[in-house]
Amino acid sequence: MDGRIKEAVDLFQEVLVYGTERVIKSVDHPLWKEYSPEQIQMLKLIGSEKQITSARLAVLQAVHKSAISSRIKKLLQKDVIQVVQTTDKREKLLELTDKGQAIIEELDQVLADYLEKLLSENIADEEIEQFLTIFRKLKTIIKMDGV
Amino acid sequence: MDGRIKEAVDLFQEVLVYGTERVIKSVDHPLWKEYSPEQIQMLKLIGSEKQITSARLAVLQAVHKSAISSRIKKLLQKDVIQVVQTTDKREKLLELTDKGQAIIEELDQVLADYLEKLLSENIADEEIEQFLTIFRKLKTIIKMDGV
DNA sequence: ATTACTAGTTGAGGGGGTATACTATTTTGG
DNA sequence: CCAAAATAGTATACCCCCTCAACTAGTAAT
Repeated sequence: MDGRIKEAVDLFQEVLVYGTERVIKSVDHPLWKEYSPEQIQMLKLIGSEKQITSARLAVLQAVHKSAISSRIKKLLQKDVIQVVQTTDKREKLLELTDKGQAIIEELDQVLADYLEKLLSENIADEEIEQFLTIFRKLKTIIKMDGV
Repeated sequence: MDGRIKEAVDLFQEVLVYGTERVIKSVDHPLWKEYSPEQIQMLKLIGSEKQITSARLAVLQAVHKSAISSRIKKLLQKDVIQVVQTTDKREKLLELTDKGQAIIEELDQVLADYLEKLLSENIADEEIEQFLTIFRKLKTIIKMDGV
């Protein structure tokens, strides 16, 4: 544990724990106000799996099933997802509606534009590669691969 | 906007937006359950400024003053901060109690131990320097310097 | 069939946030 | 000098997030 680890710890706290939220806040777009980050993540998960159960969403988002339940209710009211019944009548498969599909595409574009501006204004071309290397590494460390 | 920006955007979302929360969750220590990240940040801010007003905390944490007000109430109940009256009777200066001071020291140690383990197990010595470079950069980009 | 398990919902309680309205105090300025 | 304006912080209503425990309904297993 040298001084560099200490600095890394401090940076981790400042940048990851407290900084991320600010970046999210400063993305100025109506959809970012209408949908919470958790709702957006859920939409993206449903989109990537096409059809998914509540139980699997709880695993993927790493929260209690009741948190998922209320989130689903809100997204159903917004008409961005819909339910498909299976033979097992306990179970409900969720999928995106056309509106939901359109919304995640727009959200992706908005974030991409924002980050592109942020990165291109502040990071030199040579640094982008380093940025990617570190973030790929972080992704594996955080063990988000399965998500 | 080449493919690298696209990858950066995806990584940003996965690692920063959704990944950080998991790391925080996986720090297994009673204090991390007893105090929310926002409460911890507030304690650290009070600690670093010695004495601070509610209004300044609202600026530093970038939230509405009423959010600060309720947070202060909770921290007062936990006896980790105390109020000092100034000549301006509208204003209340906040400072850490001994208990509060002890708690941020313990929290720092806990997070340091956790991250040290995480980083040393997953990042080679040569990569640490890269990690630091990128994170210093991110810190300035996120404009957290004043905090 | 009867019991045991599983999927998902509900409600209480506590964390986060905003905006508005309000109290109390200080400043300002005619 | 005193009334009006500005300021610090609180309270309330309403929203999101979360957990845990109790519950319904449907399926599986003995």
